[in-house]
Amino acid sequence: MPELPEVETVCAGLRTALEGARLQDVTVRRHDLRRPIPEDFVNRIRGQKVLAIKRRSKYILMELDSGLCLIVHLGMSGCMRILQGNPPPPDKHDHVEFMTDRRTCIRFADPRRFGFFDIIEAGELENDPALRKLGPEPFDPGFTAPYLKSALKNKTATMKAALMDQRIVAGLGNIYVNEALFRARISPTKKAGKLSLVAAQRLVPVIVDVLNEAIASGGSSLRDHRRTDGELGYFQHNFQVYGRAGDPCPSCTTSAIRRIVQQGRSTFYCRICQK
DNA sequence: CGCTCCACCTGAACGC
DNA sequence: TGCGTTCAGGTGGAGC
Repeated sequence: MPELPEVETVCAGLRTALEGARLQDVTVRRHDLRRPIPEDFVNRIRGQKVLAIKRRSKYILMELDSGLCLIVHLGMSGCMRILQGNPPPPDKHDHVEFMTDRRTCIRFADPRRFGFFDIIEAGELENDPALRKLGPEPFDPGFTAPYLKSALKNKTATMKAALMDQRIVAGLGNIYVNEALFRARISPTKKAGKLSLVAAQRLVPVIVDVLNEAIASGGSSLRDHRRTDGELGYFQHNFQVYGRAGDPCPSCTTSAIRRIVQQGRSTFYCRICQK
C-alpha cells in the first residue's frame, strides 16, 4: 500500500491517538511478519509513554520515554485502525494491538504480512540498517535539482528504477513515480544518467507537489488502503496515468496511456508527452 | 559495485 | 458457481 503520503496520513492519525499516551497493553497475535517480532517485544515497550510520532521515508517512528524507538513499516498491505473503548473481536489479519491509558485501541492489520515492527535505541536510529541507506526526504531543503542530477550521474538504470531506489530519494513508490514522471514530461525508460539539469529542475518540484497533494487529500490509497479512521483516501481519483492504460493522455489527448513492465512492476506513461 | 530479478504472502478481480 | 491465472502499494538478497 503505502508510499510516503499514506504513511504521513497514518502518522497524523497516530499522533492524535498516541502522543502523550501510555501503552498500557500490547498484544501480538502473530509474530511471523516480514521480520519476526522479537520475543521480548511486549515486555520492552509495555507501560511506556509515547513522546512523539515521526516519519522517515515509509517508516513510522514512535519515540518512547525510555529512550527506545519503535519502528513500524506497513509493507504493502498494512494499515492502522484507531478504535475508542472496547474494540470488536480481532479478525484474522489483526496481528498487533496497543491499548493506551486513554482507552484508545490501535490495531495493526496486514493480510500479506510484509510489514514489520522493530525496536531500537533512539540514539541508534541513524545506524539502523533499514534507515541508514535512505536518501533525502523529498521535502528536505537538500533535495534539489543539482543534488538529483549528481545522484543520478553515470547511472545506467532507467528513471523509473532510479526514483524507486530509496537511496536516491526516500519515500516514493510505484504510483507517485509514475505520476511525477508524467507531470515532469520525462520518460520512465530514459537512462537516469542522461537526465538534464533542466529536466531535473522540472522533476524535483513536481515530486514535492504530487506528494503534498496526496497528503492534503488524506493519503492516496489504493483499493485496500485505509486511513486510520477506516475511510478511504481520495487521491486515487486524481491519478493522471497510474492504472489508466488505454485511456487518452490527459495532456495531449491524442495518444493512449501505455502500460509496460519495469523491474517487474507496472509503469504507465504517455509515449508522446514523456521524452 | 551497479543492476535486474525474484521471493516473501494473501486476496481481489477476471477469464473460461 | 467454481476453478485457475494474474496482479497488487515494498524491501532486500541472490546472481550476473
